[in-house]
Amino acid sequence: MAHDRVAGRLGAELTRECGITINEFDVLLYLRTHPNDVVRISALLDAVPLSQPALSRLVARLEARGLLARSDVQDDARATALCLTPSGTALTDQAIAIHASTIHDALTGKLSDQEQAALVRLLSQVGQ
Amino acid sequence: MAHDRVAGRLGAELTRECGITINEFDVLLYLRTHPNDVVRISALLDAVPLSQPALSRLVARLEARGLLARSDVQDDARATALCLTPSGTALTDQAIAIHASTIHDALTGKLSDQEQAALVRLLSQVGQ
DNA sequence: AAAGATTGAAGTCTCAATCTTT
DNA sequence: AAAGATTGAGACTTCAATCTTT
Repeated sequence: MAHDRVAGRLGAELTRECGITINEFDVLLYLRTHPNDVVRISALLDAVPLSQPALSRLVARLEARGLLARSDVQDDARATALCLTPSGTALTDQAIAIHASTIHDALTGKLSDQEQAALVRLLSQVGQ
Repeated sequence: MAHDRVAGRLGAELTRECGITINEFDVLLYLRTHPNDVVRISALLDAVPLSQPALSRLVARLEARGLLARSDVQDDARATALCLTPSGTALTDQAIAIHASTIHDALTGKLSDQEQAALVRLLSQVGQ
């Protein structure tokens, strides 16, 4: 396949195993790791590489599938708060496991443990 | 911006400066670096992370913009050969320069020369 | 007027089906 | 039947415009 860019492979694996795209995963992961925050769509803009309209529609799709729920925000009638439903939490945990093992499979056999650590360190430096 | 994943930034820069997407750049780059080959759409499948239908349409768009030309392949009436036009070559060279400087800007100041070399080596190992 | 979010129009992608040539 | 390529239908994205609330 030509889709063997790393990001492409991660996305394909998630779609096949969990029925979600990489962007949907990013949103679910953000909610999973901020369970006690009031999460607005605008907060997701900093965590997911999408435009506001795309995020709005993505959230609507996840809500329609019963993976997340919306509620009103105290003191600001413009905004909406998002949180995972129980089935959304379960699916996210499953996706996290798949994601981790896909990354592991992609690196194991190609890089030693030391090389993997070095790669992670360099990439996180670039990402700052 | 949330679009600061490296790939996203490269694509945004190319679109802004040259009016081409990252996938279009991949196709142009392939043709630029294989000037004497008979390049079919199916050959591009190994170089660009797209499906055959998407490549077919991408090639049609580039042809409509006058950046590449099609011709018949000797001894096989099913296939089409692709090559850059002069203006396609010029645009590609410009895009290559922009692409290189974008990558350079993204890395300079975050990694030393030695670290950059190490990163390239590790990534190319993963990509095999 | 600005912030938060949604809707409309246009573009590109994938999958499945189709067409032509081998 | 397989190889090379295109067409049709549906999905998701972007930009621009819009709506509501502050």
